[in-house]
Amino acid sequence: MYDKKIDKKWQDVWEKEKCFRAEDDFSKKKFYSLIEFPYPSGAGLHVGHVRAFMGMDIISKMKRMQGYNVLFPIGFDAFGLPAENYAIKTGVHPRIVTDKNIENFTKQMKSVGFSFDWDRCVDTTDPNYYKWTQWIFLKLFEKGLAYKDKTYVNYCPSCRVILANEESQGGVCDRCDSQITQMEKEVWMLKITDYADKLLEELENLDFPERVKAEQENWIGRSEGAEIDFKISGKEDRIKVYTTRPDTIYGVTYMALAPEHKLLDKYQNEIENFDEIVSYRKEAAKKSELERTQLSKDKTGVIVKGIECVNPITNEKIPLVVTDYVMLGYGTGAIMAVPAHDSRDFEFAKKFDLPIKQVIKPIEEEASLPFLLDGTMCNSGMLDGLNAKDAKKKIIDYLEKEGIGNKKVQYHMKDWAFARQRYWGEPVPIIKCEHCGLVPLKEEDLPLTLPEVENFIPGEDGESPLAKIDSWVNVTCPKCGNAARRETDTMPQWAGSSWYFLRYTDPHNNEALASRENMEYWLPVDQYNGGMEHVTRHLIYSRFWHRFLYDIGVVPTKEPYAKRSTQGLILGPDGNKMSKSKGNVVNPDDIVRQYGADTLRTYIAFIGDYTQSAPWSEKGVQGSKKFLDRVMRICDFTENADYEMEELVAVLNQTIKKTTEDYTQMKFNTAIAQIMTYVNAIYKFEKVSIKYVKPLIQILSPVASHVAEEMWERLNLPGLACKSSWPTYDETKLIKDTVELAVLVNSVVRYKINVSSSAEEKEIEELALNNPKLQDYLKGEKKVRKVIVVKGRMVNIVVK
RNA sequence: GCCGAAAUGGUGGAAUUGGCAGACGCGCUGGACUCAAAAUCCAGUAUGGGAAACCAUGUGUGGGUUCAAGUCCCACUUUCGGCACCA
Repeated sequence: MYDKKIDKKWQDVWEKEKCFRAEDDFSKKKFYSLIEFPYPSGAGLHVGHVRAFMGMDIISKMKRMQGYNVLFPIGFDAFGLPAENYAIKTGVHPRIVTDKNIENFTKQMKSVGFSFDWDRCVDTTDPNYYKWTQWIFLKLFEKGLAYKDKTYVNYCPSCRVILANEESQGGVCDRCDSQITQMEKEVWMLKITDYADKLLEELENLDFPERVKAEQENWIGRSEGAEIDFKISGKEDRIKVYTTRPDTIYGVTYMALAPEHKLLDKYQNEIENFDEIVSYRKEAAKKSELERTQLSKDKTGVIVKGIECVNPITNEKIPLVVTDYVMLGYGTGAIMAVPAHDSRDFEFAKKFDLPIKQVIKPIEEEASLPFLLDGTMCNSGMLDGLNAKDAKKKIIDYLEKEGIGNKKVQYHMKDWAFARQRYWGEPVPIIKCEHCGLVPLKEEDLPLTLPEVENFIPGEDGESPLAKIDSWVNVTCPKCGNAARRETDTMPQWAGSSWYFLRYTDPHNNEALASRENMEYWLPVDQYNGGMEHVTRHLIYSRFWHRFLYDIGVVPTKEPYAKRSTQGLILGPDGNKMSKSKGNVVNPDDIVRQYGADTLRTYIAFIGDYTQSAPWSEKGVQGSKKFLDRVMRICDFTENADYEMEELVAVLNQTIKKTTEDYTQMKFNTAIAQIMTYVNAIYKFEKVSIKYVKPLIQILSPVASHVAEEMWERLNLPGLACKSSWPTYDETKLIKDTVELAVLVNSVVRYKINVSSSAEEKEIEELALNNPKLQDYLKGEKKVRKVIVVKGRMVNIVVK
């Protein structure tokens, strides 16, 4: 029987023996396993965490037994809103809450038996850690990649905080699900768009799942097109538009501006219906992002009176309109509208009775379809007769030659709004001086630590609680010595997690974020496992920071992670996503307490395809317990004597092979199924030689680690199972001497034959054909027409 | 609308990448042990027909390629993720 009491016993032994410590011994072959470090929430460890960590835990444990120097670190991503919101409610300092939660998480993770190297534990809220987060920020600032800009930002009125694009997907706040609004504010931005191409290019060379790559590509959203200047009739000003289809320029029948477009204000005296535009603006601003982008299929807008635009190619005069289907935040906030070949422009033109001019016709003379995107250019002057692709090239050349436009690459991804108006985050190490502008702190003055505060409530207009602490805010300018103020915004939670994997390589270094030698040895991360939900945030942010650090010579590799894997969700027993409100949350503590850590571990590994979601099943948990009991009971009939057991040879070798391969590929469910098959095979005997039990314990030990150690000890095997060498298999002993082959007649299984596993095709064919049962299928005129032999699999006899 | 993943017994899920569909687990049925129960061990369990040998059908739907299709091709349906007036 597997008694859960053995859990603690072996956890203590592993800790005492330092079994899981990574050594900075550069002569050894290394393996760097990484999991996404948790946010230490008050809710504690979730079964989802267990599944996420189990994957790399199993691989790490196997790799150690295979002789690798494994770095499998753990830490806490501990800055963030929940602790702060709790502080606002209760007045308890986030530091105290965070420490308490970290302690609880630590206890929980240890109780599951993860093989983390606790000596390298990091905490993003530790000044010795965030010193280096601030240091990286200063480097970004120095290179012009951190800048302050007045733009429209996503604002959550409920959290009173500005959010990055990545945190406000779908127009709702990531944290509280409130509708976000657009607010014009001066905030810190990181120029991630400068790295869009680099992030995109390197993606090809990485071992990431296809869907992860696809989502990142999608998010970066690169498009190639042109910027074109349209004249305003009788004025010097030009309206710059971005289009991916400059080839359709002859089809432009109007221009459209985003409601917030600044040019409208400049010409307000000339615009006859400016009051109409003002009220339209108000209406547009009232709409939430959701309403504006998702609900309103109906086009709205105002046709500007008093101003006309000119198509720079045809010199035709065309009307100017204001409409909210044009976004200020993308491209130039202005478009050239081609209703014949764009569905949105078409809808607007229909509604406002604007002309529609076809410039592409189908290659074959069929009925022309609306919004034709490829075909032969027509009504297009110099482009007539060309296909769309050539036309695009030709018109861009022409625009560039004439100085009215240029080729342009545009990204969907926007710069990263890098500021939160909160207390519990890394202070931005910048001083705002009236004379000198934004002055960075000197490196030796880092870390800039958080001051003590009593009131954590943020200000009304998105101002950080730090702004109220005069003693901290008021400083002298390091450059000119005059009175100046500190930046009071803090960094977003994504800051600390953007480089933590570097710190793990050298977590106690006071001179640098990590030493060059340690990074050169440990990087890149060999495998990084995490959730799909971080693909467009953390995974992009950290790749960006890492690449930046590479470009300035701080880190030795272009990319941080050689391989990325993802785990599926564990759903509640009802098949729904686990949530407090649904009351279907399973707490890993309860399972560990009731059934033991290895039952939880084995069940989670066995639950299904690692990358797919799977529902929780209490019965399944009990099944895993039953299996572990059955495994342990093998000790009762194991004999401490080496002898051969012919019946077990093939299945043992297959099992070693399959588990080794399956663990590596994270196919834990099939690995365990194979181990079960082997255990069932052992149970066919009344006695079993230790020779056939020892490798079973070893291959089981990455999953049921406590059970493995207990059996190892009980069978008097030397040392510890986790420190033994991974078993190898004999390629020649994978199959039995004789195998049963299915014989198919016209592709239907009819009978079986036993053949020697070394038999040649000819021999197999003869055996199959000589079997008397074949005669049943050769009645009448029927004859054997063809025989297909697949060695080791089957024989198919075609009869007609 | 665009991109991606998926659909297999009562159930969770396997299937060496085109080669005996349903491994392994759960559940269920029967047997052994027991005064009895639990636990354990052994056997059976896709569906229909049949006493059985066996026969037929069967991997969301409809076509196709092939000696052979869950797997490949074409056209759909449904579900789940991601993006979305992106010009």
